[in-house]
Amino acid sequence: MPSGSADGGPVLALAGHFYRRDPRLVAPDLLGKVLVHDDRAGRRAGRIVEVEAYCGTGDPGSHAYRGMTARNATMFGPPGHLYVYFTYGMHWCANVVCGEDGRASAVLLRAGEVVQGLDVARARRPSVRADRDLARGPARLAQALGLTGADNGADLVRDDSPVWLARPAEPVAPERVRSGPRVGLSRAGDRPWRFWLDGEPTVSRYRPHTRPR
DNA sequence: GATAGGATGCTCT
DNA sequence: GAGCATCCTATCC
Repeated sequence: MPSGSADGGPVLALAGHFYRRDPRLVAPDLLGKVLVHDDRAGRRAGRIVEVEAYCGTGDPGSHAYRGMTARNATMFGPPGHLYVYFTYGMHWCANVVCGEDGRASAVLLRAGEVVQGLDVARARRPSVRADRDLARGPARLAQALGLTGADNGADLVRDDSPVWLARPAEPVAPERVRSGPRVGLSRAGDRPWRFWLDGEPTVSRYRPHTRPR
């Protein structure tokens, strides 16, 4: 079992059954958890404060809506893996695959607070002035933690995985979890499957989909 | 504080 | 060729 200390307290990696549930149940449970990534630059960790659920082939907003392709194949695999995709010609975004094997459900990690490896995260995002903005947004979170296409398919449960999710010492108070419409979708953006922790300065600012010119 | 517009290239039709 | 689960900068309050 991967172990380590992201915030000074003890942490435990989440087991496989955590992910084998409906993404709308997994998503709020991911809030407050700590995503840990080890690579050559060292260990970086982010405390998740904002997520979105994507419900597989039945969800018009999901990459899986039109069936399996080379890009989204990871989502159709077993839960507990990382689905990382490239978008807008320059950004990586990270999801956690969940639900039953083959259902293509996932939870997008939209924002977090960097709690370990701050120096490396700052170096990777030199244009950012405030630490709170280091991982405030899905592409920012991936960049701050060093997640790219090379991490697509990573197993979050295996003992020797460089990427995993940890349970922090302090659980999240359930009354702090809020939900609302998803961000940036041209379709099905109105479903209230975005979840965040109320009062966190690192939650991204809500912006509805802006139509292309 | 808010908003508008451009960047940039992969993916799928 | 169109669209994209976004971000940054400039500009205007």
